[in-house]
Amino acid sequence: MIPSRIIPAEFYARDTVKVAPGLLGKWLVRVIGNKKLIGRIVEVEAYRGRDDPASHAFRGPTPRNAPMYRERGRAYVYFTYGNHYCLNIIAQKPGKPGAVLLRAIEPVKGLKSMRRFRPNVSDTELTNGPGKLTKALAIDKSLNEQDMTVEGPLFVTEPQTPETTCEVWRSTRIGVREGADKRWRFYVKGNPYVSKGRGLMETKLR
DNA sequence: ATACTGATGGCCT
DNA sequence: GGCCATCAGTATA
Repeated sequence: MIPSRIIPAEFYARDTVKVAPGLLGKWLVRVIGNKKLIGRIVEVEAYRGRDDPASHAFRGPTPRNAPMYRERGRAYVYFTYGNHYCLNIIAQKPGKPGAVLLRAIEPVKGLKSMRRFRPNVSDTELTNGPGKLTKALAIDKSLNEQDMTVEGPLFVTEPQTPETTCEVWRSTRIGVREGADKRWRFYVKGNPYVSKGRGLMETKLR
């Protein structure tokens, strides 16, 4: 077995806005029984704290956002719009709340399982949105606060196949009212699995 | 292509 | 009671 190179907690212990684009291209790994579902992260958004009116942590700690104040590299899974779960990874300098929302992944492994969890949609619709990818990977509140820096049901690794060169672009975040000026959405330009919503002020980052 | 709408329920003021 | 870090469907062009 190839040794898995899991992204360590130190990676996440930096400014959320710096960590977010760094997660693009990494592999999100979901282990269910003896099955491994893997997706390449292609779209993310950064959410910070007191300085970010779009963040759940904007008004300070509450029962729901408690994970945002916990150890870097843990999962923050919340339920929204009465239907969907969203997956975040806690990321910020020590002592401050912050998280990176995973908005889209490109399926790498475990396609059959993903199709089963999300029936009646085409493959490109499988994981191209925050609520879609959690459903395709069977991620719900039971994984809230899961440590994603160790081997377990949910973690992030370096890709084990060579990275095809890609452009990273940035824009405003999707679906937020407040904080609409901040360009804290990052995505792999042209990747077919990026969500359909369009942010404003799209420019090339690298 | 864009625009809107209903579903659905927990969280916060 | 209002508000969502959404999605799938429908309508209109």
